[in-house]
Amino acid sequence: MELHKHSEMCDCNEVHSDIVDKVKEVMEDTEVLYSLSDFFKVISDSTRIRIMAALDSGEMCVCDLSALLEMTKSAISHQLKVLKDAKLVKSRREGKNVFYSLKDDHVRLIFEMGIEHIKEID
Amino acid sequence: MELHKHSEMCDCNEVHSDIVDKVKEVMEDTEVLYSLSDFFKVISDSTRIRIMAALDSGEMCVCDLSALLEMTKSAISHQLKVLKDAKLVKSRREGKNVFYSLKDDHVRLIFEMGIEHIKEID
DNA sequence: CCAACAGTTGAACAGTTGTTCAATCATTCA
DNA sequence: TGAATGATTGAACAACTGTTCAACTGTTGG
Repeated sequence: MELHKHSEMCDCNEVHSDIVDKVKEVMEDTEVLYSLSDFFKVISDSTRIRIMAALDSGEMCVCDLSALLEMTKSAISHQLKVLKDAKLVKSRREGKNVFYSLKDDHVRLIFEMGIEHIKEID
Repeated sequence: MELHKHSEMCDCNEVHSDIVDKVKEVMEDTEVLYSLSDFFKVISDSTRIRIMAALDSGEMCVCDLSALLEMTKSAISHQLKVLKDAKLVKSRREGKNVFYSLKDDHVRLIFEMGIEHIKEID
């Protein structure tokens, strides 16, 4: 996943060091924020988000997703792997087909909140 | 923002066309999903997410954010512009300083859900 | 006015990411 | 067994993205 490196340079004069110190204490831990950005990165790709929206109706095999989203099986499969590594989907083989489905309802809520958000801003 | 293009190729044989057709009807509109992925893309960068986490405590100027996150004012300013374009933060000038603050509480909820999610998965 | 400081901007560069292509694995069935 | 189909994988390429750098604007105070 991402490297999360940045130079430690700062070309400023700390105008309000009292505020900075206070925020430093209260602010969510950096590592948690890195994990959070990694998580959002997974669901911020349009192909992956469309896969998840499709699987919201129920399990589907790679071939079906390929037909539905009009993309190659390879492209779909690559993204399914990303989603699986992030534990957002699970798979089940049935003969030649591999059926994928959403792993938890938690993400459904985040989706709904996201949609609600983009529909509210002007 | 993103281009959201993809070839319309599909190298499969539509194994379950009944399912595909049904999902096609029920599934969230593609344009909405594109907007959603664009929104998640904005909050999926670690710098931007740390800026938002900082502003969660209250308004801060570019210089303070620069000191807090140990990054150049330029880098911070670039990301603040992205956040402002996405209507996630607003700004207010006071003398030489420009103070930024979160624009709505909606995003706070999405954050909390995200954190809850990453803390739940194994 | 001009020096100093806060912030912004655009170009350039490096790092990352998604799709394609070709090769491969897995399973079924004739 | 071997042909056919579903799915996966790795390398390569193009597109995108974040930081840096340098130049710039805006504001204050001497």
